[in-house]
Amino acid sequence: MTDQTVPTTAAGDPATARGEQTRQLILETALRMFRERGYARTTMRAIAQEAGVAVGNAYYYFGSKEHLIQEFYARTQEEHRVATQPVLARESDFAARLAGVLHAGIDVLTPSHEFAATFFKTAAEPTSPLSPFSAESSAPRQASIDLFAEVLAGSTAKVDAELRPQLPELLWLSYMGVVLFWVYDRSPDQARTRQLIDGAVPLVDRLVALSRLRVLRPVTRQVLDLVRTLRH
Amino acid sequence: MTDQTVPTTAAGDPATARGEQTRQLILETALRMFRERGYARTTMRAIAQEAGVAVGNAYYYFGSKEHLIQEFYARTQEEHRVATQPVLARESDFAARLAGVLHAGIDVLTPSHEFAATFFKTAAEPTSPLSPFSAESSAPRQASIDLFAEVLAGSTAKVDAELRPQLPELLWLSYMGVVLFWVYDRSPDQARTRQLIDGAVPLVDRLVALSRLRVLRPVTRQVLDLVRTLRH
DNA sequence: ACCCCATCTTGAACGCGTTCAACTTGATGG
DNA sequence: CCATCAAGTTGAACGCGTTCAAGATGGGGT
Repeated sequence: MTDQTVPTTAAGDPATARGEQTRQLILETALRMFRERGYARTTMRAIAQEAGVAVGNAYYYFGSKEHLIQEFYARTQEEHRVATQPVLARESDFAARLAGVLHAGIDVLTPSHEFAATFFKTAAEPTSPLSPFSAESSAPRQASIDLFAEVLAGSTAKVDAELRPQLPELLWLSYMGVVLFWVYDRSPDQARTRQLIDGAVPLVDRLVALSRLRVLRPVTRQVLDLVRTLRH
Repeated sequence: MTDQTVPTTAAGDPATARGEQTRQLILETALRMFRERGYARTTMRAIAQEAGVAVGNAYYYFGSKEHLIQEFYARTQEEHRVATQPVLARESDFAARLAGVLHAGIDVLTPSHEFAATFFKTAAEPTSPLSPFSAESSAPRQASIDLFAEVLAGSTAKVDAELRPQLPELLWLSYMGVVLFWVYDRSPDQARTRQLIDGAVPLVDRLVALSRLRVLRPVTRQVLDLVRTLRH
């Protein structure tokens, strides 16, 4: 049951000191080529050649071509977190903070729009370790949810007491919705996604405020019950 | 000579009389094998062999392996429509009609749960003709939206006049959400998806009713404006 | 100095989806 | 009866992601 025999570093990847340079080289090359030519048109052979290693060597560090995307996911999340620090430090209004974080997310993703589409396709496979809901993705996902917890915590918004603990995850889900929309967004510079954010944020802001309203308490309750039921 | 009056059937594909039998044979074989062994483990070579044709012949009728899924999509939609007729004939209550249609959709999909997961992955590619939002899918999509128009039309629900024309598409979108949830649902018999439907339907029912409320008119308006803005 | 052995690296080989030039079939009309 | 030709069919070949047996590397124990 407890298999403690393997001396490799914690995460599971063979990332000891010796090969770390090679690993980074391959990863850097791959992500650059993905951004430049797109995912499908970047072959593993081409990555290996450009990085100056053998094909098999890439597979020593990354279980599959998809696993290279996993790294993209983690990096993007970290970039997103950094990018939101100014606006989170400056604003205290809930709507402004939320809009800032959502826009920052799209800002970070924009250079990889074409590539990210394929990334999303791969992530859509439920059995894939790349799914945003999978166990393997739990670290970046939790980091992302924490970001929305910070949006709420640092704001002056008055939120229904029952709703408050659930809200960060709901906001993260709506962020996933925005990203999904963005992936499909074929408008120039994905302007439509910006419209979505600017339109949806005041709406969410209003709904959150309304959640404390007498008439809507039953609805709020119903929503929260449903969320709680569905999350084991 | 003979009085056979069946020149062509479908539109778009090379489906004249002569090859139609072969086409059907390949399609039937493929869908059966997808259901039995899963999509990834069913190779084009295996489909061809089992159907007793050459690999290239399958590509004469279907542009790619993915195009075979397109057919699955269309068939499932038709099955869904048929399956909803009893409940739509019987019920006049909006919530009951909506629940009936959603459950029927999952009923139809259930035998293909494992396969449908991969199907969804493929459909998630925005550039793919298989995307539920793509032009190629517009026929089945419209048929599906029409189903939700019928849910509304045949019901006694009182709906805000501005909301009413937009509602079928919004209901279809929520159905897409249910299917997405179902694809990811790993609970036995996808029981959790059933809970989602049973929880969400009364909620939607309530929200639709509330949309006519004085306090909520601005919110309703805001939602509809957003929807209209985003749909070119 | 020697070897040990985990770590790292290699590239040929496999099965896959897909392509395509060549071939077969059968209805048409001269 | 044959020639024509679009429709239908073939299977070898291509490039891809991936695998794996074999080899290279180099720090540490003797």
